[in-house]
Amino acid sequence: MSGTHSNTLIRKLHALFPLSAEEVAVLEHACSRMREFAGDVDIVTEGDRPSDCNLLLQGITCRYKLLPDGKRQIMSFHCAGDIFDAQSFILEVMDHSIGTLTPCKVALIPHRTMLDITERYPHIARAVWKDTLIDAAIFREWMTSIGRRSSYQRIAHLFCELYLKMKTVGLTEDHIFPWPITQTEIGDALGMSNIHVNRTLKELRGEGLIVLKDRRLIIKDWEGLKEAGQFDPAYLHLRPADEPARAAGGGERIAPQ
Amino acid sequence: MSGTHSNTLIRKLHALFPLSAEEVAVLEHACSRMREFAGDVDIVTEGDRPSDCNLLLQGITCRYKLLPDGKRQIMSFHCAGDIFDAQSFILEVMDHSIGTLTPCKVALIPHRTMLDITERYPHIARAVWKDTLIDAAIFREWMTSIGRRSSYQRIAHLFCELYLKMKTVGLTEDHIFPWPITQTEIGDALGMSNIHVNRTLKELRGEGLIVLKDRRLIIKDWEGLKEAGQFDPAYLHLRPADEPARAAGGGERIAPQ
DNA sequence: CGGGGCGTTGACTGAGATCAATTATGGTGG
DNA sequence: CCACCATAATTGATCTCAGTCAACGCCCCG
Repeated sequence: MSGTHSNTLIRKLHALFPLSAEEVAVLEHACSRMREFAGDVDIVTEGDRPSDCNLLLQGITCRYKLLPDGKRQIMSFHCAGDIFDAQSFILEVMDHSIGTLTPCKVALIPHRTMLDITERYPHIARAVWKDTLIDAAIFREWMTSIGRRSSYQRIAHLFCELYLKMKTVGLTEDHIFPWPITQTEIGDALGMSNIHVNRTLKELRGEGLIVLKDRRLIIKDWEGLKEAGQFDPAYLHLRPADEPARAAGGGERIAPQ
Repeated sequence: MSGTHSNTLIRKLHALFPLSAEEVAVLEHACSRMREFAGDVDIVTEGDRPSDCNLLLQGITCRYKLLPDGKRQIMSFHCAGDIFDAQSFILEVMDHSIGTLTPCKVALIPHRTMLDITERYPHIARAVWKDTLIDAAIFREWMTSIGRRSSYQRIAHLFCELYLKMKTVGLTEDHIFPWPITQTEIGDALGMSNIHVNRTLKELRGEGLIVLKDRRLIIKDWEGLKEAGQFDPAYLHLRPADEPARAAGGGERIAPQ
């Protein structure tokens, strides 16, 4: 397959770090083949040594770890455009699993291709690197949520984050977006019980901030939700809309003072 | 300054991803100058746009975020050999702060140098990238600890992790290593109150697992501590001692099957 | 000798986990 | 179209871990 399916990725990377036409073309030909998965199955499992990176084209996945006592921690959610295991071509052994929450389509990029591309196109390397660094920034923010925010704040914060993530790749409409994530999964992501998630959602509904219905989340009061979750999008490192894109293919990148 | 002080870094990177003599030489000349800090001050502050990366030569630092309501989340601890803000040359704006816990010495690597090096030496880029990916893996593990492990497990887990981190750069002796971290700081790292940290430490002491005295941690029962913390070092991605180092400077890297 | 930071301990309180049902919801086959 | 089943959501009652408040001891340092 060639690049028709990687547009979401291009769009996202481009938003992070503008690439030249040649660089975009390289990326579009990087995907060797496509795979489909049912909902609720593993794409990659802890301990695996994958030979490809996965680019999510459709559906929602989560990154998680299972503890010896059966508890689960979900560490991130992913949507179209995410290379959710970019790290696998550098770290070799997976220290966690990736599972689907809905039926999913992914494109495969062989590790060998990743190696070639990142050696020959430092800008692409830096764009993908940047993407993994933003993932890390999101991990840190989640850590902060779980460690120091109340349940109410945590859930509000998660809603804000996923709204912006989905908006970036065009999956939102007004303030409405798909929400296939169950309450138990929210709990496993935020370190709380499914029961408590349920009660907290009721509160958020009661405050008129959100409506969660038919697997879709409606944000009724964006400002209110942001405040409820102490949400500051800085950690997502989205390029502010008013910042001019760096000349594509240019050789330098200077932080604006 | 030239490379005499960057040996710890070289040692660490080398352990992650063997480099050629030329590559090592490049790294040794990357540091432009050195700075010293007192204990309990910020090296980098949230919102900054640093122009250099910091390589920690001596002392202990932490990565943290302050919340609007005054709560603090510590997201990592760092010791000699850590480039604790490698991300800053790609992400530009700091989304968190770095503070010293003890007096510290750091070497500065200008972002411009980082850009040059990572463009011209893809192996170095990959080594530093790998380092940032391991940081991310540690974030994920902390998230798991905070979200799903009991206080007792969390503290045991933290002790195990820092022991191995320090051991890698030669800061341990038998099972003893410096512990300048206060109970309040442990609490801010693990999402618990200083009082509860105190009580949990008492428990760990009572079980004969550790002794914390004179700012030094003594692990009395390594196997017991690992078990108490459900500690599995896989997420640190340390190269197993028996795995032969890749030929330095070689052009490929193939995951052993 | 006095004060500030850190550690320790006790008593009280509360957010959120656990246990136990009950009620949607959606997909399946008859 | 409906009975059936599994999954998810909801609600109530109870319990517990850990946070908060308050006090005190220790030690270092000026």
